[in-house]
Amino acid sequence: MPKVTAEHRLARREQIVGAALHCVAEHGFHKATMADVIRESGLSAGAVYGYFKSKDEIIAAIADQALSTVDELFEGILSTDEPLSLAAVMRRVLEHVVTVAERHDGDVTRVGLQAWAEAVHNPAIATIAREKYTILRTHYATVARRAQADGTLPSDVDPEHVAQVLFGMLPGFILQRLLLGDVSPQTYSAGLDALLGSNS
Amino acid sequence: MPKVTAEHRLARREQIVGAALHCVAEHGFHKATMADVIRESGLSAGAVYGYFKSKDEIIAAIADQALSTVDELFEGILSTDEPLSLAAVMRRVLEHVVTVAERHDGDVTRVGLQAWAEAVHNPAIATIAREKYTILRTHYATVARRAQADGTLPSDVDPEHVAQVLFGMLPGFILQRLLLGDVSPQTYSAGLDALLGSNS
Amino acid sequence: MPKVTAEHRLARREQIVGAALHCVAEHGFHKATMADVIRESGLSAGAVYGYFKSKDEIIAAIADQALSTVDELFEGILSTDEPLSLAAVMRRVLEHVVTVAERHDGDVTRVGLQAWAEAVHNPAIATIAREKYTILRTHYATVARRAQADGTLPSDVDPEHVAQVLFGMLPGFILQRLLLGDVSPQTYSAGLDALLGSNS
Amino acid sequence: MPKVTAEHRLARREQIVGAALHCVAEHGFHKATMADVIRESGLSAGAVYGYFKSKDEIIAAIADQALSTVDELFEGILSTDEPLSLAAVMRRVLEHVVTVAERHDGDVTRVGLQAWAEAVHNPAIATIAREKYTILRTHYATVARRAQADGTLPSDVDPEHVAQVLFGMLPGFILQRLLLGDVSPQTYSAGLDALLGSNS
DNA sequence: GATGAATGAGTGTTCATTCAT
DNA sequence: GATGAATGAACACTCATTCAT
Repeated sequence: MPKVTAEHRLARREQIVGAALHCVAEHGFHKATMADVIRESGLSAGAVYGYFKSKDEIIAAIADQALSTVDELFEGILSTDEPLSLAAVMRRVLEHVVTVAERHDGDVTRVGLQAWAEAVHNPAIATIAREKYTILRTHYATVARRAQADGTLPSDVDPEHVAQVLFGMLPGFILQRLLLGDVSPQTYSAGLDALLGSNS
Repeated sequence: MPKVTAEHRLARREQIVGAALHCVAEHGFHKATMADVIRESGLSAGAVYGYFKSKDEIIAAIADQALSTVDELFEGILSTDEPLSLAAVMRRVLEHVVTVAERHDGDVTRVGLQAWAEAVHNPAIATIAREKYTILRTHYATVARRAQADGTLPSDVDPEHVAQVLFGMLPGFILQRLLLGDVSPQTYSAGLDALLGSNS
Repeated sequence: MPKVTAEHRLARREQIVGAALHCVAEHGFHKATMADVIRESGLSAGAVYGYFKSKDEIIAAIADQALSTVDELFEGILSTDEPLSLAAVMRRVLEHVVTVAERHDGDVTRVGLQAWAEAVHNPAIATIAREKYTILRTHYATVARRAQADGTLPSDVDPEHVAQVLFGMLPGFILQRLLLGDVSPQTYSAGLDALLGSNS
Repeated sequence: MPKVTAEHRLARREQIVGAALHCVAEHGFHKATMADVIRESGLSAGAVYGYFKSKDEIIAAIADQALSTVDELFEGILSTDEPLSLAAVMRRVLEHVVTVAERHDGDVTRVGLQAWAEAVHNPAIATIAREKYTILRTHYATVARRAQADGTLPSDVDPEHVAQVLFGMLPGFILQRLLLGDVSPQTYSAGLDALLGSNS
């Protein structure tokens, strides 16, 4: 299996993961059947199983992708030397989440919810979630440290704890967007700005 | 067959929901089988189906219970006339979440995650989630309005938007507690205090 | 699951094993599908799996039964105190084999062949075969020892070695009966008598 | 495309049969997959199917080879004019069986067992088995006839019946060797000698 | 001729639900 | 009412075989 095949394999895997993501976004991990994924992928059962050993392996690939979505954004955000206001970072993240969620090939945030639920009792997914979210939260800690350096955040607080809260606002945004449908980067940012400017 | 039977019915239903909650907390909605629930409940299959029409109905009952957990707390919190600091409310909520999660008959926060995931593609659960979380967020809005009255929160912001953020911190706390295991009411509150006291 | 059920369970298991034996005698272990066995048994898939955990477990039950068939006969043969001629024992065994093979609910000797083949690479069946055939061969050793006591067999030979040969004639009889179809207890006994009476 | 190709074809076929024999000896006819055989043979799927029309055809080739193993020996045995003691013939056969079984490219006796089981419900294999074993048993009949001529075997018995028994001892030896592991040409011959010298 | 990726019918097994006792 | 044995549609997955390159 030489040169051409390596790309081909990857393309096929993406094709399958894409189809699976679409199915899972719509029906969830457990009600999305392999028959669905196979049909959606346009391949045959045998072909799909040639690229993934099991449904669990496909689920892991989807979860990995869904939980990585926000992470990539931070490479752009953190690469500047200018001061980063916490509110600005949060806003960019929220807008990115919405953009990504509205793609036509399946709402990754819906898949993210599936991954959270699955991680609770599926060790393989738990590991992926732990890895991805540890990295993501580290980015928030970096943002917090910069804010402390800029003097916009008290320096007597552990930046990791601030990162917990900043990161912690994300799931709630995603959840409200999917379940209640009445949050947007604008409303959420407005609320956040008020809190950051409060003097409690 | 009046009162006694009605009580009996309710007791049986609670017995079943309790067993199901335990199973679901451990294995998730879909890997928790009816056989598991039946065994755990100590009843027979026929008996269980006498109290619930289907697994979906049991799932709905569990989801209802799991998503109501925090709500009850607010009746106590809001019943005072004294000023309510946002930080204090948040802290009490987080501590309540941890207390409730550590009960011996199954971690309801784990079930909550299941409910989030299920709500995405199960209309019955979506309705329950919408109802419960609308109420819960209303409590946060009340808190925000009080803070505006107290002058600890800018009054030119829509309290609903603040409620979105305050409520929105909860899922992230629960998620980090379950997946990463390194958050606590103390660390989260410390991070939140720093943000509330920031001057971004 | 009280008193009635124990018998019932056993009856059902026999019903399933009977059906499976019939299917396996006709198509072999691997081409006999569970669908075949289920249809033949008159039960549903779920019912069959309530009594046996897997196809392998059913195969083990069949193999056990098929490999035990000759064994039972020896209890009758050995219970007498009269002298047992080797030829007479062999003849009774062969006749028993034929009788058993011609039962209408499936030729157990065909299943026996399946079990031999399976034992080679299936440890569970290997264990069963080892156990059953160790017992069976022990009976032949007993017969040999009696023949030595009677003076019809040289006493300077290890009766276990004689048992190897006596037992060893059985598979060849079964095989020729099934594959070539031209052996019978009469012809085989005639050949054996000649050998026993030879002076090589 | 004359001679060279013909040789080539034969060599390739042997290569495939060798690989298949190895796989089947280890896993049996049905659990040895074509993928196994293809990998083991070092050829491609397409190539293998260029030399054999189907798995069944490969199985037939293996069965043919496995069931022929003992047969070849007799050409040597019968080519002498000297008296042939039955015991001596048997011993040479048993020793040959052991030698052949211990070859490093797969125990043919294990494959023989598979062939027996398969012959029961696979007409193609049944035909092969019938042919091979008819020939083999004929050799035993020849031996029996010679023993009658030598006066070491009663002449009033049908030599075919003696052949049934002599041939019939072989499967039992193979079976005990594979399943119980405690027989050898020595022990088996010792037992046989005792029986031949008995006066039942 | 050779390749090996693709095929898809068929397999063993599970599990929410029912209903005769 | 209560029981739990029975149901059977649905599921994830395999593997002998083909055929475009």
